[in-house]
Amino acid sequence: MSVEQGSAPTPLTADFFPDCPVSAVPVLGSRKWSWKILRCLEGGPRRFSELRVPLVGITAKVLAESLRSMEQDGVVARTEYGGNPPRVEYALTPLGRTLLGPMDAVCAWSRENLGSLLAAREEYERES
Amino acid sequence: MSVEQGSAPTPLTADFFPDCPVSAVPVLGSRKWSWKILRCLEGGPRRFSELRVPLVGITAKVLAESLRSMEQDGVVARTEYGGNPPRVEYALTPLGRTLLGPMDAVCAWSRENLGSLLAAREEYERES
DNA sequence: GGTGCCGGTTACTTCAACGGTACCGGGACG
DNA sequence: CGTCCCGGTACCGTTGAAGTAACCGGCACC
Repeated sequence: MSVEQGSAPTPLTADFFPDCPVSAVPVLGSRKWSWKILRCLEGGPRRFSELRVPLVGITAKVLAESLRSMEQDGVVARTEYGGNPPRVEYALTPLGRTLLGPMDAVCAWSRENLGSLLAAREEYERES
Repeated sequence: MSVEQGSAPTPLTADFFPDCPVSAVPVLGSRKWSWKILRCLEGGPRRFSELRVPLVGITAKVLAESLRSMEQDGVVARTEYGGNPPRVEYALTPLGRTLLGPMDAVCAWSRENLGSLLAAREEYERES
């Protein structure tokens, strides 16, 4: 393994198996709307139709699916108050709240670097 | 922290349009392997076949696709050294390096809370 | 009796990512 | 000559998330 130019890079220390814990990240983040939903719940419980307002463009079906999957993952809690018209509230669980910090870090990065990212894409287009 | 029924939670301050900057997060993170690839490049440039070793289970096709898309986003740089057999190296760009910090935060979260997450899913199964 | 509201559901279509297998160019090496 | 190596590409099928549109139960109000 003759790496002629430059010093040898630090060796890889770990393998990344398909079910390594890091895989949970895309599982949580892959849904298009889940991070936005989390943000909407940051300030307190919200009703279904209340969530639809800031989430411009989401459909009832996708919102319901996303909430269901976040409930399944234990980051969101669904509470049904009886009555009519029906009333349902969604809130962050304690586990969900612990996700806000890490999410903030990534969101801040994306705000700061979205420009570079789009520029890189444009340049890539031009080259090809 | 209890939220009395009737008292308004803190108001939502922002709308989340389909093309809001936060949308860049899933764009980057949704690829199953991209975060792992970033980790593999952390220690220095790697060759294509070198990357396949720690990324247990990835196929050449998917690795090539992922690297191409990360190159397009400007977080990875591809360098072709001539010769034969061919030699190609992938490395993080400065932009890619800035992503390591935020990524660490999310990875740490997933390491610490993967258990809770899986437990929540199991309980959800039992309830339904 | 008709309409509206809330919180969804169902059926159908579209699309991107993933996975698997096969194959390739071209020099090096025997 | 044949074979290996590296870094891929082509083709195909599957899956899962997203989008569209229509519909629903049940009470409340007019």
